[in-house]
Amino acid sequence: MENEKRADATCEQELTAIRDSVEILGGKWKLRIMRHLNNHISETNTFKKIQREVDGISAKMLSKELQELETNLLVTRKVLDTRPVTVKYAITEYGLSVFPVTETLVEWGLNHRQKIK
Amino acid sequence: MENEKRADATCEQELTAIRDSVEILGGKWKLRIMRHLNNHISETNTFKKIQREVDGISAKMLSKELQELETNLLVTRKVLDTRPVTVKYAITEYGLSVFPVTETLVEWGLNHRQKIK
DNA sequence: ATTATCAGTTAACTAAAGGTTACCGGTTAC
DNA sequence: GTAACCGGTAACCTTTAGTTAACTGATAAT
Repeated sequence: MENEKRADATCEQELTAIRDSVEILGGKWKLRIMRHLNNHISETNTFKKIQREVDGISAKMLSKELQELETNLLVTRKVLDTRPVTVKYAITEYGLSVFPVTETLVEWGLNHRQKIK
Repeated sequence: MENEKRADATCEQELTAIRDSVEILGGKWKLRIMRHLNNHISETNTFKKIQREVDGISAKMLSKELQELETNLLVTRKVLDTRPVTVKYAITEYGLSVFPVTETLVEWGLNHRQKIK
């Protein structure tokens, strides 16, 4: 009975945590952007460069998604002193913490393809 | 150069895997339902019982989500010989494989709350 | 002057996810 | 026969996510 109460309480917290995670990392573009930044971590990733290389994303979506990633401390935005002005985006140390998460999603997804077909 | 090609290839597969996972487990209700079935795994979880206990879900959504979980082999559906007819839903052995995934989402989400506030 | 580049923004739209209400067929209790 | 319970379904509506296309302001090259 006590166990059940605690289980229900943590269950709620857990559902909230899952909702948070999906809200912050979900959608069509967020993880694509994060993975791209990570794969090109040694380069200077400007807005236009990211837009060219992340397949099919529009300026509007890229702008919006980068802003959200920034407010969640997953990427940094730095205006460079170039002409014309360029802006450099980079994954943060903390941003690297999403990759263990995506790794399990990748593994489950790959395994599920096998299972279903 | 060859490394880069392989990295890009697996990157695509990985993005597909992530898309699959999010498609199958994502949305407002799927993981809530899975966790509920798992938390009440020793009980007979009928449609109405689940609807009463999964907070706020409508018959339409519950029906739709359970169908999708069933086609993905994550839950089973069994019509019981009662009057009126009841239908019992249960998580499958394979369905248990989602919990390592949700676990990382939970942990990341909980940690992120700490980080942000 | 015109054109081009960069980093966006704005507005108008379409598509997808989810919610609401009413209802169906079958069965049983009153 | 009528009301209630179960497991849904159908039609309609709202909200959210994502797309498209045109535009801005600053700078620089032709």
